[in-house]
Amino acid sequence: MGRQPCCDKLGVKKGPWTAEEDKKLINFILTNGQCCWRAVPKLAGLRRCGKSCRLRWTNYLRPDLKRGLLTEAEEQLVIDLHARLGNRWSKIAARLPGRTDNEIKNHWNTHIKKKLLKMGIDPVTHEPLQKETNKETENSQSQGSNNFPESETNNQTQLLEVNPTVRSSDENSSSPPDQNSSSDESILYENDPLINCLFGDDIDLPQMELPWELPSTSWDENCSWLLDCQDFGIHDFGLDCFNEMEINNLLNSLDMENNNQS
DNA sequence: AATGTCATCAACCGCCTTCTA
DNA sequence: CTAGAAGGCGGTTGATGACAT
Repeated sequence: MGRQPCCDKLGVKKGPWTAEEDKKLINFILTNGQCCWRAVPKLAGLRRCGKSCRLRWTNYLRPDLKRGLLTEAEEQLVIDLHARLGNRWSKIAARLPGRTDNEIKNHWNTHIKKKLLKMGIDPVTHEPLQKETNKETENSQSQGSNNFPESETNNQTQLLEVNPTVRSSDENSSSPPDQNSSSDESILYENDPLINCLFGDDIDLPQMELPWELPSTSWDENCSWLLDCQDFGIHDFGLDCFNEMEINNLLNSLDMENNNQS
């Protein structure tokens, strides 16, 4: 019954990835594309579980990832999206090309949360803290050394001005949205073509540039042949969007990193 | 210089949904 | 139809570095 287990837990390495492991994974993915994570560690010669490989690739090794802190615009977009979607980081990340859910989640917890609190905005409800119980407000005020700006509603207004798609609590009676309800989401967006376009799951989103993504061919349909043939080059998988010089640079930098470590 | 505290972020854990034999 | 594995996701942890005392 069912499928085979993803990996036998015995002999599976944990903890930080080494440059050598990174290199193996990159080489494998660039040669074979993303598919069948269960098979990746074995085929790539890694003593990791497939889950760990997937995470390492999506969160760190993907060539299209942006590095560094989120820009002001990205941050604002995250706030906006969080107000609508709640802690659905993967959905939020999907709207920010080059950013991962993990990265956004971390950034939210370390930077944006504090920023919003300083502004007197509840990072969970996205409403002015004054609306919460006085007790909570007092706690927050005593936490931060800063006093809140004179008008809480002004903060919300400022937010709206910066990003007009942020709805006030009046416009959106159910905020934040129920995390478990995608139908709520569609209800929320159904009357708003722009929002539909931006956030709806069932409509054709304007395709963001995801250069590392494979062409229309579905892995689900074509996964099985991978295990049989490994003679394909990068170009066979539509990955030539990042040129070979970039790949070589990436691999070289990993080499150097590795040398420095040893 | 030594020690303690805080901030950051990569990686893991465990749950949930989807898929398949 | 069902059991169970794969994949995806969000929450949490732990290692590390920066800063304060």
